[in-house]
Amino acid sequence: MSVSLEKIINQKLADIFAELGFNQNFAVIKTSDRPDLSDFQCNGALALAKSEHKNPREIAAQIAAALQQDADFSAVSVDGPGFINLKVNDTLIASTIDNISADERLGCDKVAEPQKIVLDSGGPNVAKALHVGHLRSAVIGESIRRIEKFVGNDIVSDVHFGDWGTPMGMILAEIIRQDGNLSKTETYTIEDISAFYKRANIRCKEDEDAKETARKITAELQNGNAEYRKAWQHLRSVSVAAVKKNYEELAAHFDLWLGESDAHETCAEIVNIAKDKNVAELDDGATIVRLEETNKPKPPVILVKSDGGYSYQVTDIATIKMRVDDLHAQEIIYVVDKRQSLHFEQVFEVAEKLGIAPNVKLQHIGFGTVNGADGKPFKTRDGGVMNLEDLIKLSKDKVRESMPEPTEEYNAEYIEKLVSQIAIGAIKFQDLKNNIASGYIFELDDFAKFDGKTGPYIQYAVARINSILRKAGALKGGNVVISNAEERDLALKIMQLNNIVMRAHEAKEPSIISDYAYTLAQTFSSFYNTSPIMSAETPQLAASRLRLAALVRDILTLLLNLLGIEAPEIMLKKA
RNA sequence: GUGCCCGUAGCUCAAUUGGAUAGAGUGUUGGCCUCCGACGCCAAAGGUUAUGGGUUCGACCCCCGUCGGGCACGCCA
Repeated sequence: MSVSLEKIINQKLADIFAELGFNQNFAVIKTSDRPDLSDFQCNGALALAKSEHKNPREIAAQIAAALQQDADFSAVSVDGPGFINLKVNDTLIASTIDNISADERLGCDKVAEPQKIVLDSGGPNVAKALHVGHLRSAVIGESIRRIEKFVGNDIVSDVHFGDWGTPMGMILAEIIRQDGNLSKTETYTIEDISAFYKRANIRCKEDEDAKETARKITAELQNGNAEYRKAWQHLRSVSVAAVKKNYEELAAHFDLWLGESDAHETCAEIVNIAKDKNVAELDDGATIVRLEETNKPKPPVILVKSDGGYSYQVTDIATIKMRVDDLHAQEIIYVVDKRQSLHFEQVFEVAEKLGIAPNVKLQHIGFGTVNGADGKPFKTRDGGVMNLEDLIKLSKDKVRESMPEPTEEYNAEYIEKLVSQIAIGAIKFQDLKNNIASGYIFELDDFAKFDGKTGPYIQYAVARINSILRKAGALKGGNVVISNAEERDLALKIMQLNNIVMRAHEAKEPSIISDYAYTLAQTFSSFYNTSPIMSAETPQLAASRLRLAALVRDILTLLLNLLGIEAPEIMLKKA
């Protein structure tokens, strides 16, 4: 038997609908929009009105009449145009909570048919420090990875390193310009390489010849020039090491550290397939694929540039083929800036034309940009982009200010660990509380406060429950009883967990999780404020409330984990 | 020029995909620490959902127009 009350009620409804001859697709409840009237509502009668050619209230009344026979409901009513409102018996609520509490997955389902998913997030580049733009991709990607894993899918994340484009030639050209050759390359650090790249970037913007040289070197590198390859190998490994450090701090995990360069061989295959299938043509010296322009103009996809180098489009197409052939992907998810949406439309369409990913679900989860106060992509005061590392440091500094002096019990190391957990939690929650698709205004000041709808608020709720549980000592949680409105509200809120996780999974939308985590913590705080736990009227009530508190703690910890945020055991604050 | 996205409380964002009285945070005002952690709780004020029409039992959501904003449009990735 399922631990989900929602499913139990849906089954009851389905039986009634079947008996009355109604379409069972509409036999579903949802959390009530009117908590003053009901716990759950069913809108099925309204949806049925059209096909049944009947007054929705009449249909609702028939269904309600059957529901009223069921002792599990304390109240059934038809309101408004035909809403069926249900109130559930307190004893049923209490036993449901006991079941959830006893379940190791806290009542959460797994998907019926697990899929092999490849997740493409990250997207860092050689020689470029991670900046705020990389934050969203890493943070959202990590959360989606954890959610999919939790619901039972087999998900593999790939950082998809940008290591094969013209910037490679630009850096090599710049090194040659300074040193005369590439002999010193292997002594260069990540800082040196970034500096070379910055100079090269400026030069290539101003000087068409420099750009041409860079393109030539890139093409030769791609075609196997041994000297270039050797130097490039160093640039890549140094960059990977630097970026790994950043991602580790954010707790963003990647199973694979492949890059564009790994798709090089397959690019040639793609070009051949395109030629075989007669979808490629030569245009201005470039090999391109034209796309159907049904309702909107679509630029062609360039496979091979006129200089002989592969475009990033063919690289992405080849990468799809590899992920399907080698990793057996059934689904590929790209967590990439939404400004790339046309690119992915094109790439997916070519993949379809070439038949390299049959029955594979390809989807681009495009996220909005992190913006400054002016609504444009976030820049530092001097006009540059803000480094991720600097951002993390700023947040940590703010948190550290609020910490007490180290003591014997909590030494400096302990406090620093806490600072990191809270600062990273604040940054990540700030990002994940917004819908993926919408950008958000980034306020540095938001890191000065940890009140309201923030990561630390939820961390605090967890720490406070931990504190209660420590004080409870030998006292153990016991069967849940509902004795007041706050307990009832909390119990109903807890029962939404499974639904929330499944919705977040289906929509690939972590903000559904973050929003719920916040309201659950909030509901708990109200409960906490009105319902004493240790000094409850009876031992039974104390045991019940202790179980509720422990369950909320476990759920919040799970939710934070799905968001990629740590839940510290305790929180400290300056006296 | 063409296409895509957006416009909701002073500010930053929601609204379970067409359902009831559009909700949170922040800011403002006022209450609550002798009591399990006040990074907390309770309350008040704040809205013609840019605008004009349409579709239907019912629209922030779907369709058309207008105004305003963002983004993308072949050899950067």
